[in-house]
Amino acid sequence: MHDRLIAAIRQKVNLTDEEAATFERFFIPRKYRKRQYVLNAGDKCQYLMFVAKGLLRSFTVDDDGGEHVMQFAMEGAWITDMGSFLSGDDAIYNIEALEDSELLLLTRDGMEELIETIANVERYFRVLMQNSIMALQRRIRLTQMYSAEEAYLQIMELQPDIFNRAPLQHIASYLGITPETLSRIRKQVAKRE
Amino acid sequence: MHDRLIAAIRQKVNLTDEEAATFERFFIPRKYRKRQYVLNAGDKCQYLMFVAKGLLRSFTVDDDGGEHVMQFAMEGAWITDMGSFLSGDDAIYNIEALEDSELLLLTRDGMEELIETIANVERYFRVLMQNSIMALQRRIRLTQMYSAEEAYLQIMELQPDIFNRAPLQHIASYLGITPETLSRIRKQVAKRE
DNA sequence: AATTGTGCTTGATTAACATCAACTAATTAG
DNA sequence: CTAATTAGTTGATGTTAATCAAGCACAATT
Repeated sequence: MHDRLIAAIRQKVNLTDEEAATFERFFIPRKYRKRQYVLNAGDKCQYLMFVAKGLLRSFTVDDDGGEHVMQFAMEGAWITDMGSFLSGDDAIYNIEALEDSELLLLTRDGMEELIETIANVERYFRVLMQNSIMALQRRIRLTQMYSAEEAYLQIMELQPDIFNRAPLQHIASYLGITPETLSRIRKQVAKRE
Repeated sequence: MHDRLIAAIRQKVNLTDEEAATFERFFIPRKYRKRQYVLNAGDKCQYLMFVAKGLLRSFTVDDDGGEHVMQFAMEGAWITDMGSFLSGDDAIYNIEALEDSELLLLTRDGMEELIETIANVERYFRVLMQNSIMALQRRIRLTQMYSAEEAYLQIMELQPDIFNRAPLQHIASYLGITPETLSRIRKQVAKRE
């Protein structure tokens, strides 16, 4: 279960076998069933989480009960409520397993200690953050520049691995449109083969 | 001109006076006139830039010539095309001075060397990236959850310092709406005092 | 001070998307 | 295996924001 984690780290920075072994020890493996909540908004988010297996979503709930998906995370991705994890604020996001999932949890203290202990870890996390920024900017441009249909076609082309697994209602929420609109878009697209 | 930079760093991590002096030396001061382009899309973005004075915007231009603002950066903020700066890709963003501005430029090599030289610098940049991620997520929620009018009211309330200085056309672009729509929204809001 | 442009506004019309309601298909629980 | 939920679709209608076109106001340029 930790193999995927070590592989992901080594894609970005070097780790000796000894360091890799140390690294692993900081992570708590945990399994979640489909539909199980990993984090409830209002709680403190105690972990930075690596997805070893499965698919999750993070989302907010507005005053009218409407859900708004911020992120999908599948194998190899990280997920957390960053504000809560880093600053100890109440979480604003819920995190739910959309499939049976296996996570590796890192606590704040664990992260600090890891950074102190292994030279390349801080670098790894900085690179991770940078990539995350570019992905978020890409997402902003998606809805800022394109119509709902164009945005849908783009995500399906660029990240089919995630969006072919996610339920349509959550994809609609991610795009900021209603399930009805997404359904009509898909019909249009299908009609044009 | 460097004082503001050192103050910004020391808000997040500790620096000895000696380190601060070393730190400063890595930055190239440069002035830009209002309307001057700091970066053209298609070029390589050579610098991570700290705004000592002034106001800038980064934006993309689509196939129809439409502009889409990604970021405003005022005093104390950083701005760059991250993909281009870090990976050496062609820049996708243009960066333009909206006021006469003073910037402090850090090259990629400079950044690497700084990180090697001063212990807390990597940590500073990691924290900076984390805050940037939270800001980008906040922005995604803004347009995902709220109508154009609600989004406008929110940014004016939460970041009046920036949005009272930026031209309305660019605020509209930032929100993903047309200048006409923003004009009508402002009229509505004004009518209700 | 006159001129040219640019930024912002206003009105009329159109297009995109939301909402509400009813229905069908697919999952899940008993 | 069947009933009960939940997810997705479809249609009719309403709302929001985009587009097109014209005008005004302010700034920059001469």
